[in-house]
Amino acid sequence: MNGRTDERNETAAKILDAADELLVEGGVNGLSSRGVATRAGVNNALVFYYFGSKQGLVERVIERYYQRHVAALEAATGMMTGDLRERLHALVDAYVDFMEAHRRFPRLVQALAASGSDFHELIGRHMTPLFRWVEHALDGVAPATGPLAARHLYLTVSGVVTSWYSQAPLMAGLWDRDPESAAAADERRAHVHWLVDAMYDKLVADAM
Amino acid sequence: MNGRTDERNETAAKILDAADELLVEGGVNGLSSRGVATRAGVNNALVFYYFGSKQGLVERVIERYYQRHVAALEAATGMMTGDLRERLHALVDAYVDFMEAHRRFPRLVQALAASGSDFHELIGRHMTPLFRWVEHALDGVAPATGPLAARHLYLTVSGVVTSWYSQAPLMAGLWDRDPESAAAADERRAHVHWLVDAMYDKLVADAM
DNA sequence: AAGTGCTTTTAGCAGTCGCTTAATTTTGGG
DNA sequence: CCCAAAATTAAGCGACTGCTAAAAGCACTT
Repeated sequence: MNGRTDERNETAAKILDAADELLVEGGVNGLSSRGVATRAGVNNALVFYYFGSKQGLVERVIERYYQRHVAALEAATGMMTGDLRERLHALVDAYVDFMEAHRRFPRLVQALAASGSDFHELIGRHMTPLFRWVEHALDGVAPATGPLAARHLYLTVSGVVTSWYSQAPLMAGLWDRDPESAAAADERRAHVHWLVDAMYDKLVADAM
Repeated sequence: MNGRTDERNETAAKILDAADELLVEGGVNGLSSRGVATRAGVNNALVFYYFGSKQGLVERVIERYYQRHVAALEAATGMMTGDLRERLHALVDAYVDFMEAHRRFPRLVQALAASGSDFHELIGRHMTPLFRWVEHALDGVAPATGPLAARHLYLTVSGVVTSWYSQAPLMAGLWDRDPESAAAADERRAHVHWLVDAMYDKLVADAM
């Protein structure tokens, strides 16, 4: 764990990339240090030299994704104009854009969340600021508690977006087009926008 | 693989139960035949005697869940009355009831869907009839294609329900109550009903 | 030329993995 | 009681696991 662990070190970056690719194929328990080293074209011991343990390696993969995630959302929210509805749609677009650009990320988070609790606290810690941002944006529209609270709306929209990347491939047989195609992704994006409108409309209607 | 593999055999059932419990803790690759045998209080070799391989064991766990799932939904849909909106809410209740009674099931499916493709075809095969049922129920309300098609509505609602069981525990820190409590589950159920109303209202409004 | 601090490699320990084989025990019908 | 079938057991094979210690390779300064 002496080397520079970030992406500026070429070897560490190659290991991180390899682990990232392999994680989605077998989860944490399916990931082996030798498998990572082989795919990275690097000696097995270097995995532990740079990341200390398998656990540490996986944590760095997760943290790297969340760093990019937060940076992408901050860049997008800085340019948002219009009323709340328009800003929510812009936020959804930024969110979907990131997932489209990092398709393994939602699958990784879901796999880690759905089993094994070793990384729950880490993921929860990184999700918190994103959730707080949405909670603040919905202040005044969504009630503070109950089934319409921001936490439910947040979980619903993020769940709808992220579950697409794991569930859609299952439907390959009964979908008329490839669910992994760009056209299918665009259609799904339109669905999410439609869903946000439906929720927003009902939120406003309920408040009256 | 000579013994009677179904639940009528006490030993096989004990093995299935143990595998079911352990699967959610470490996914398929975290599951070991010895771990299963130990938890079931049974000899390691019996796992292979009854299920042939680890893969076969996991498949039986999945199939057992889907058998119960289909049976529960069929029992519920047989008693559904009222207009479409009421029947959809009854379907959601039956769906949530099943997940509440089998909290490991949605997490297992999500973990399997999010990584490793060894079980994608099996899960997809079992999801198909459930999807077809919803598609048929929404015939005339949802268009056949595009972002409002039944397949999107189905994925959205099922994704919202199932993702709760994996994502909610992550929010334990910033939730004011235990997300695994019955009260939190009730609140989430109310949210899903509200969401279905929002979608239904907008579907009808868009059609006019 | 010797020394320094990082990076990489080699080799291996001790444990677990899926799975099999063969022997043993248990079971139930004739 | 006997015997065949079914169920269970102990033992182990070969491969793989996370991880480590020690040595070697390397660019660099003195």
